[in-house]
Amino acid sequence: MDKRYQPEKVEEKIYQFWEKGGYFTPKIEKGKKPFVITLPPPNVTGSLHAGHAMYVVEDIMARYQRVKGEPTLWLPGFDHAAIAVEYLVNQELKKEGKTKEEIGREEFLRRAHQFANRSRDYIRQQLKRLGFSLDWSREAYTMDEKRSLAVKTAFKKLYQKGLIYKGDYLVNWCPGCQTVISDLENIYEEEEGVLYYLSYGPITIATTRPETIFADVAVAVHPQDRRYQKLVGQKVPLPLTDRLIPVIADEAVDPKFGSGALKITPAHDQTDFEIGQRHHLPALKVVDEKGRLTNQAGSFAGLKVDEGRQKVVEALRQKGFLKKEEPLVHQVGHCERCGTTTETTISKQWFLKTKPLAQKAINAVKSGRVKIIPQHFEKNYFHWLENIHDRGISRQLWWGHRIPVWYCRDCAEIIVSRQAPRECSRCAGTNLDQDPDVLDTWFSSALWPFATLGWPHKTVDLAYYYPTSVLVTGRDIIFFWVARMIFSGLAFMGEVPFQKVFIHGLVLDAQGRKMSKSLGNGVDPIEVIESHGADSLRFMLVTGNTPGNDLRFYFERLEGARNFANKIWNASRFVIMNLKGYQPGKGPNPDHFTLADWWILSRYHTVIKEVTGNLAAYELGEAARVLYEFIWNELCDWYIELAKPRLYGNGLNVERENPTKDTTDRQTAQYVLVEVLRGTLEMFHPFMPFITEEIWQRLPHQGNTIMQAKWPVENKEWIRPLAQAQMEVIMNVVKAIRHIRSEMHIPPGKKAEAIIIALSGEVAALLGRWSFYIENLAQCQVEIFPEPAEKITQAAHAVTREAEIFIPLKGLIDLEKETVRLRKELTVLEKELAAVQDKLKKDSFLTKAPVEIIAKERTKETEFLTKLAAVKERLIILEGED
RNA sequence: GGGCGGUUAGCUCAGCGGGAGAGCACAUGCCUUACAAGCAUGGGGUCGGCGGUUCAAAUCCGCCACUGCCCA
Repeated sequence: MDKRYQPEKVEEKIYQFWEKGGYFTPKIEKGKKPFVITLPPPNVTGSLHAGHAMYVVEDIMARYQRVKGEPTLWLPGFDHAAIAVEYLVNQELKKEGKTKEEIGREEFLRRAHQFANRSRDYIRQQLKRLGFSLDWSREAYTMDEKRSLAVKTAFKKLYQKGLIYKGDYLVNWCPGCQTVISDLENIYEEEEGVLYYLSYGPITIATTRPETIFADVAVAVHPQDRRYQKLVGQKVPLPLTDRLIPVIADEAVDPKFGSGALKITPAHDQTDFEIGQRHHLPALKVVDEKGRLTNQAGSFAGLKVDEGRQKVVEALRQKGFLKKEEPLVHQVGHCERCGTTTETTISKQWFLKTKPLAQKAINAVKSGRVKIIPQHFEKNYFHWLENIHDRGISRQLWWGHRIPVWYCRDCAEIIVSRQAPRECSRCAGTNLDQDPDVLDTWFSSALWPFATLGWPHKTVDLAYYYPTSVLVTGRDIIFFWVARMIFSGLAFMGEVPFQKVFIHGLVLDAQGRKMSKSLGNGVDPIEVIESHGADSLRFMLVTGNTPGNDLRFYFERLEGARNFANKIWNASRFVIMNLKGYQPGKGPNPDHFTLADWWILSRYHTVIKEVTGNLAAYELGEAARVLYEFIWNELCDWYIELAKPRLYGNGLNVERENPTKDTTDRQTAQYVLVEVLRGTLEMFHPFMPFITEEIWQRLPHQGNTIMQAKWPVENKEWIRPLAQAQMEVIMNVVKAIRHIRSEMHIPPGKKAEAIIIALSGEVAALLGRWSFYIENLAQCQVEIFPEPAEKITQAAHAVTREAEIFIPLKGLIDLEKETVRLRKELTVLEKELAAVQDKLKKDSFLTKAPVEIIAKERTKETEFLTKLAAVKERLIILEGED
């Protein structure tokens, strides 16, 4: 075996082995409830960044359930990401000096498919490199035939239920992408703008958008605003035009902002739109699809918005309408994709009525049919659904699911159909035009949990695997996914799409910023895998992180994870190198177990209990941490060290009370090592699948793959509190001696002499029985006494809970230094003792606290008293020396 | 403006009612036949502030401060 773990040598080979073995594809077992996760499909926009690697949470859950014996399906897939891909393809075309209109819809779609396929190939590769146990035989794609059918079916059903309609509403328009975008794609950023005060006859209004005055239809003031009350109902002149517009009163106006009078432009502002509806005002459009002023702007028509604003302000200034200008920092919407300043504008679009759907989705969570983890995210969910408004579902794009609606040119009939109709269903005419727009991506994504299983067909998969078990997603995307999937699941399947929603935090860069393409701070997981291995990346992501909290991507932490992988590798290497003579079939004889054996087995079974409990509670990070500590701090630091003499020895069973010369001890140690290591690797496998498989294959094992090994089961009989307590006594003595050695600069190679005064006969017996542990781990010669035999002066001193230790160092002891050290210890002990005694003095504590707590405090008191007495005595002796 | 988090060692974060923890960084000593991607030892914290509940508060409650995110 290599001296270091080299992930690049094993990862690819192992993934292929798993794929070939078909281990990712579950078998349908009637009567067993399957565990199912559908991968929230990544966008086919190029590649995944490290944030997507949080999918590892799903892999851990899937691998865990699989070895627990549940039929487990983790279903992969991809999202076609309409607007994002369209934008990227347009960028490609731009480089070639072409536009999509020039090449036409068909060619454009060909290129988009090509782009999407390239992305899919790369992302699929990334997912595999991460070790994900996805069932590739069921790979889905929102644009494939099956999912397209699902989309058309869903549209038709909703249309027939009257939940889809076409209408004129305000939308966010991106003049760059030339399409409507959703609220979530419209990113508000602070910008420095100017607040212009303009006089509309007797009244002064304040606005940041003077170029839209041509679309003004009123001036609104607050009904309680005394300054303007007498003007309400009158008409005022609109600057630069010959129009008169009314002054109206509406509660929505903030009298404290600007002049307290608001110009009303219903076609270009949400508040204005609502005010306009309340007062039955018309909506005039002054900005067109390309972000230019319309004919409504008279002589300014055709100018871009920014330029138009300059010119209009100039004109207003010259004609004396401009009263005042103030700098103002305000929120301006930008397209998430291309960064263009978005326009709020009125537009004819398809909409989905969401209220009736939303109510059911709220109930599903309230009734507990869907459980959100961590629970506090429920509030977000409810808030969003309770304030939901009808969502636009059409997009002015070419890439995506084309709206399955045809218009008859002859009789104006609207035909909604899953296939292209041959003729009009009313007039039988054949002059049919399909709606040119496509559906927003969320429309297909919302169907994901059942469309991936074959819906609308009644497939075997759908019957067996739906509803799925868990949806795992980042907290930023909760509305995109959770709410829409839940109401779609209820609407089309009559059942919630998943029983649990597990929300994890985001992966941020080292400065705490979200990873994004525009910032260029994204990290490609493949780069990380190539430098540190997939297991390290996985481990880093899952530890140091609690459900729902964000996590910063630190290179140092990645190194720590890699070092840990190397630690596992080397511990295993040690075990494997010492397997000579191992007898697999033969169980151990517990009579031959040493204290260390009982101790590590006890700890091992405790760890099984803890890790299993953590995983059941979705505390993945905690489970990984427990395993980390067990492997490194117990198995490696103590047990392996203690096993060495037994393995290296020449066959002499040094640890028996009556040593004999045979290989029993060697075999017992081998048995325990293999048992504990293999079981620990099996528990660790969901977190670090590659390295655990590689080692497992080299250890004595049964079966083909660790992926199918049985999850270790806790056996209470192996949990031995006494062995653990005894081992602790010994470890404390070892640590105390090491401490002295280090403080006194005793060279590591030099054997020291340790005189140990046990504080009870029991302890004396224990230390005597296992003294070679101490001699071995602390490099010393041990002598044990039940009580001080003589005064030892030229010696360093330490005291543990159960024993006093002297290391004689003739002439090497700096008495003064030693005195100072002891005085310091004395102060600490006095403080601790005082705290405990204060508690024990209080009646309220003694009467109200639970008995175990009181007993614990009493034990502490005894311990501190003993130590204190020892230290004090030691000081007297030392000071008497001078 | 509304909602949700966070504030614990120099840094990144666990812990969330009963003796303040980890990793990294730092200091000292070690190439000890699994591992220098390592081993041993050590220094370092009024657990953001102020009140309250409790026998007991980093942990529960309230207010405040700072900070991040989401929605308007």
